[in-house]
Amino acid sequence: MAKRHLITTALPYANGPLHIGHLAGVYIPADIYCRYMRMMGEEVLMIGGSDEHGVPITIKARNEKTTPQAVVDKFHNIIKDSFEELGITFDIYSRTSNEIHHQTASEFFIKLLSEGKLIEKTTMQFYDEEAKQFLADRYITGGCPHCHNERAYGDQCEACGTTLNATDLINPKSTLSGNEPILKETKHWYLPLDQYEGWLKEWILKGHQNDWKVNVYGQCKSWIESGLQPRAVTRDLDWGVKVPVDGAEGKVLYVWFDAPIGYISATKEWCLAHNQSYEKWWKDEDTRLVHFIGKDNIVFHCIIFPAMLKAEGSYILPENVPANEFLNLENDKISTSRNWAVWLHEYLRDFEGKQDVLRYTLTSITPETKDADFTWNDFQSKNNNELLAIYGNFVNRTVVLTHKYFNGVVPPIGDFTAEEKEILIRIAEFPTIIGSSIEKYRFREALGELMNLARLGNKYLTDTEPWKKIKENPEEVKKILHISLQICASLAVLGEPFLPFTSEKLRKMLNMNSFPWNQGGRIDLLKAGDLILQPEYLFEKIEDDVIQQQVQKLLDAKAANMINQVPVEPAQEDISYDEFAKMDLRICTVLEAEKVAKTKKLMKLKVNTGVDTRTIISGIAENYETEDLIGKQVLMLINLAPKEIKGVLSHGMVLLAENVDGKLSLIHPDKPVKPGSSVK
RNA sequence: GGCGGGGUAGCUCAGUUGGUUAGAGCGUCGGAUUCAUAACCCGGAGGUCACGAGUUCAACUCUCGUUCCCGCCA
Repeated sequence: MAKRHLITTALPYANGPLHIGHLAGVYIPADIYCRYMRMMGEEVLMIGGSDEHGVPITIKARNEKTTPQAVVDKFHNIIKDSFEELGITFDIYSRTSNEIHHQTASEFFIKLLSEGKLIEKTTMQFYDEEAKQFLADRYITGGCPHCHNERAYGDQCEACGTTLNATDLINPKSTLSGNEPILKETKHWYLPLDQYEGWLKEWILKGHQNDWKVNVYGQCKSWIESGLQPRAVTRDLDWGVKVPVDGAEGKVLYVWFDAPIGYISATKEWCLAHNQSYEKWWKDEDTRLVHFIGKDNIVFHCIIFPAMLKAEGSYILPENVPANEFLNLENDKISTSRNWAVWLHEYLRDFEGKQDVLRYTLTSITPETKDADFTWNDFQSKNNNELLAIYGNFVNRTVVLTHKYFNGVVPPIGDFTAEEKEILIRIAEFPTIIGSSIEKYRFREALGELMNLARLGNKYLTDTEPWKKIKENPEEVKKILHISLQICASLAVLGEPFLPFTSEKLRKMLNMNSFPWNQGGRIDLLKAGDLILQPEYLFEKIEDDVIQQQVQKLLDAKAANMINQVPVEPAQEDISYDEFAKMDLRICTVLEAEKVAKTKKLMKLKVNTGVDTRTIISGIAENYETEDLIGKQVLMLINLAPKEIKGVLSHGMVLLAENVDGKLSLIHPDKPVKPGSSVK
């Protein structure tokens, strides 16, 4: 094995909080891997951080009338705190808006530039003359040339899904000023990826054919073989790492260029705090670099970033990039903008102290080879039928029996029978079995093996039946519980990477120390005569109503989305002021209200219009109760011709806003006015 | 549209270089048991391995076509 392991995790984009998809694909696997490596006594550095540059953050800031820095500050903190609470053991969780990152990225760029590793190109880009800036594709809207949707973006039409060039749009408009942008020359620097083709073929296609995952290898192969193009490393934007060159005002490093350098800057930051040299981690062949990422990031981490590192010349390259597929939620793609997600910070609030339940569930469905699906029912059943029923129950029955028969003292061990020796041998194999799965990045399998250890324990207890033997053969019961307790101790050791909170609880209950990985599976983790604490449940049952609440939350999100998607009715033809003035709009006070018998919708109201008191019929009974109405000021059209409805002469009409879901809302003046006040 | 990955029991997933009755966990059904949060333990049922064709003595596994899902790129 290498001397040390540098483990990086994809930098979450700081335009939203973390959700279970991020966790299942990247952070939980990486955390298991790093915790395991540390327990193996390896030197490990786990790197994380927020990716805070790029156009979407500037758009979000603009939409929310705040600054990009405020946006990233908010999400960086949410993300960082929720990672910590979930027990993701980053050695450092940094951010790309840090000074040290700007400096590192600038130096990287300058080195490439000064060594002639970048090429300059001048192209035509859209420019907003009023806002005095070049426009990112997302800042341009116009007609889609394919489906003629009027509101396509410069990079994509969301109506038909086609990817576009901003120059394809019909009647392009800047979203900044609303004006038509002009085409203007701009100069940028490019990384000539085509020059690295031969090297990439050698390094990946020949060198990593057998040790990289098929999805990763296949993706790289298709990229390399289809021919690589120079790629712009800078762009016109005012948010990001400034291009450190004279005459490059208003230009920053492209976010894909600066973000992976974030791994390096974060390492530097950690090294400064720990008095180490970062070269040891990034420039020494004895370091293994592994990138944990999702499948959308494969080419960046396997081709582009390595090409950058190669161009720079002094860095090591990733040994492996175990990219995972994606996680769906209740059969639907997770989406930040559609609010279709289980947000980590909300989970931690709704399920306090249940970090390991989420860690367990997500590990058991890690999307290693294909997209996986998270459902709340599954979550409940994994907690109730696996964690609790198998793991928790085994520990509980062992600890309960130890207290019942031996007052909580670890009983002495006697001579082993042949069967017992066999069991002990099997237990001793678990560190290797689980460990080799982890080393192969097969986390589901590894977790399954951990549960097999608990299953073995349950079976052992059931087979040996200490509760029957306690009367006639207490000596044997001592031995049985001794072995069962040692299995519990092994569970605490070997469960640590997966279920760190549970392991800690269990260690306390068993009154035991932490042990390195390879000591798990030993039969002397607890000493005869040691006292263990009272049994405590490691997991508690999750009831249906709790799950139902979470499901309802998602259904609500879906309903809210539907409403947002319904298009607003187009505007009607213009009318003259005279036509408008014919409508006598007034604020009136409701004096009395009663439901009209034999109807669902109708309500009979007596209102003070200022000019008179009159009766009207209104179709609001499904939305308002009589007591909601009495005494309220409402907007009315009082010169609508009278009409008889259900035998009542209704003169006038209460005006209501109708939501797309059909719900009606009364319109009130925002401060009280005299009844009969006109509305113009 | 091009490329990559994937479509295997009700659910979540394994299936190594093609080889006898296609596996696991959960669920379900039956049994046994009571130390345990009705949990544990034993056993059964359940799959034309997306669809169609081909290569082969033999295909979930190889080839071609179709279809659906995801990603990357245009």
